[in-house]
Amino acid sequence: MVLDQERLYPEKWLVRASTGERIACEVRIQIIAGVIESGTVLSENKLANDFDVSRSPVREALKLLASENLVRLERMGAVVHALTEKHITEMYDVRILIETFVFERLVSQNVNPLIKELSKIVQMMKVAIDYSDADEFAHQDLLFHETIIQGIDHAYISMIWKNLRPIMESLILLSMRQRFRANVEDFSRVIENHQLYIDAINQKDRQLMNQSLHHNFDDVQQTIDQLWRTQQTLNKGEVTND
Amino acid sequence: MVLDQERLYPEKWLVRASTGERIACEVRIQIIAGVIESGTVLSENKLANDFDVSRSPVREALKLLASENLVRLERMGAVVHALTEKHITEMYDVRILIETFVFERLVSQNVNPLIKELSKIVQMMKVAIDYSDADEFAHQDLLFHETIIQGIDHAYISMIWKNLRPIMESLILLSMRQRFRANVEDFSRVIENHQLYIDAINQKDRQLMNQSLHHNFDDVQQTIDQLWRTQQTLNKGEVTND
DNA sequence: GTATACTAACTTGTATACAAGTATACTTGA
DNA sequence: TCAAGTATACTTGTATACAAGTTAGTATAC
Repeated sequence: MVLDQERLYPEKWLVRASTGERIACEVRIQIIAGVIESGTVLSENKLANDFDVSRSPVREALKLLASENLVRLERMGAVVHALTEKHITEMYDVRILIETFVFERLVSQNVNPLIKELSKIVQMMKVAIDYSDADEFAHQDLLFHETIIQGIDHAYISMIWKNLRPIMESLILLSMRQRFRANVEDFSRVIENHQLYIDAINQKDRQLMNQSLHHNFDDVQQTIDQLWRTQQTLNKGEVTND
Repeated sequence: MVLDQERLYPEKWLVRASTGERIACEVRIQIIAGVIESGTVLSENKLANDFDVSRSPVREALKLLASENLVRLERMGAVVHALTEKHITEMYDVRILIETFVFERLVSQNVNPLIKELSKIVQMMKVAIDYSDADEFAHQDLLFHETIIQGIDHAYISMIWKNLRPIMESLILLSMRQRFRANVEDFSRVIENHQLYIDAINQKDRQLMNQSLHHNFDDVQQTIDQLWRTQQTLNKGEVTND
């Protein structure tokens, strides 16, 4: 069931997006938030109706979501595959894998411009905290890791990130929104950890990098767990199956 | 320019494919083979005409190719980005990355069923050599690595493979065809190397794994280089730009 | 009551139509 | 000859139409 009266994805992130991308973003975040339950069968016509568009952009959206493993395109509709904790762990496997790879490459190049860019982003994150802007914080957080990855010029590492990015985005977005409501105080820890990243890259210190990578992972993993529980509690009251 | 009178992609691999996938496969291999030159602008209408279909499946195909970084979708057409040697090196970076990851996981599980499956595939490869079936050999080669990767149950490692697979397929296919024409004798080395893979997994020997991984890489890299030179020489005589 | 066959309402895949925007080439003016 | 403006022929994005196939439900025959 698509709750189109209550959009979860920030409108302002969609300024340059096509109709298909908009739909993909909204359906994606609703799947990840658990609003659309696992096992739900989405049909092109139904989605087209819900979003008041034709099947063409819906089709595009479903293809996108399928490439992200969020739905499986079958003969009669797209079956929703919600993220499990196993999936999230696996996503972070990949993130650690590629960020470690990127770090190894960064070690043998001039990282000064990158460090400067990353510092800027951390400052932005601080401002986002000050103004309690969860969405902006999530955006900067994502941008931070993206900037590191783009720090080396590597087409296929970029490709992996490009595929991971949308899900990460929704995940971080939802998690940050909840965190801003629940426990704002531990954002200092997030900032600290990002600073640790920067230090690791700047000092080209493998151990420090590993440490901050896993730190970050544990941190997010914990939040995700919380998100999961909250979401599931919420949904029990909210979701009325067709 | 699309030479549709001379299809490079094996028809029999397309039995279950949609029109869009067919077009993607054919255009992909023509880009990788250098038949469609880098910088060429492909328009949906033109491709639809060439393949005698409507724009819908062509659109689907172009989206696919864009996700593989083979074309870049711009306002006025899809610009072809041929593979450079750098790209191919980077692809093998990723392959080594994920296959190493997979190996580490395999170490802590029962690999007997996998070993059996891999042995079967190597036998198939031998038969393919005996009957000089380059396409079948390429297919089995690809299947070999795919089987290893599917040996661990990991959604996002699978995702990476799914994204890499089409390009690898074309690359290996072209390279094997040429190799069958030029130097059939060194296929025994390829077989040997695959046997080495199996041994490494079976004995859970990290060093052996690393060795065979890089062996395989060097081997293919070398072939690719040859392919490149041949293809470029060929194209100089063949390609007549509109 | 049960099983089988048929109908009707869905599904996707592909083709076509239409709208909005862009680049190029030609025409017209000086 | 050169410049500027307009017209035309492209491009993509979205909507709609049509065809082929699947599923489910109902009605009918036994």
